[in-house]
Amino acid sequence: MSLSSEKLLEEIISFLDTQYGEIPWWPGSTEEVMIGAVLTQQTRWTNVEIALGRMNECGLCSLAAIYRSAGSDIESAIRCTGFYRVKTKRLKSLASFVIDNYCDVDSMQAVTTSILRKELLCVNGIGAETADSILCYALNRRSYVIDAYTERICGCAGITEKKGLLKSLFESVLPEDNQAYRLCHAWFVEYAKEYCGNRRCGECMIKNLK
DNA sequence: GACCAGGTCCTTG
DNA sequence: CAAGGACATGGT
Repeated sequence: MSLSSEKLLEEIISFLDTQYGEIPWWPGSTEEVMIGAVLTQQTRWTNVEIALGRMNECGLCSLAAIYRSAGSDIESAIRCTGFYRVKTKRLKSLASFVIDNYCDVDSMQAVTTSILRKELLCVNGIGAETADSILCYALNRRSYVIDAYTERICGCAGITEKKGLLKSLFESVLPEDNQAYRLCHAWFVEYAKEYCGNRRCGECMIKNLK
């Protein structure tokens, strides 16, 4: 990671801060956020909210319930998020991981972020982004979430690091504060929704920095 | 009808 | 290791 990438990223973050400031992002209980992290894979958040609502109605919105439930019940509750069969398997893998290894989510707080991250990455269906979302938004850890938007916006703006290095770059530039991590990721997604539809995100961002 | 969405896994070259 | 396909529904 080059020095100029750090400077550029600092400028982008500062711009987004004044542009958006405090915005609400990913509310919900620890377990709801974990479930939502799987459901939102390649899926709009509005559809995830509907699915979470259905799971709540069916008493399925907890890891313990997912653990013991028949897969078919979960499938019908989350159908509107797409990929509902694989996502059901992934939710069950996640629930098994937590319950078999930790009994409950609170017990996970005894383990360091880097160990938890390695463990989560071994769970079927949990890749880097889902693991970091769970760490950052469900477990309040400092593990920055890099998604496709972030990579695209940074790339357009001249920060060409790939995902793994981008994560390190953000973590070296941001203050050591979980809230800052949460907000910053929220800004990037917000910005992407506003400008990336027409693939002009980089142009706009460069202009914004002048 | 085409294209994409807050990814991940598996298979190929 | 990069690239491409599968997974699937819903919105524009």
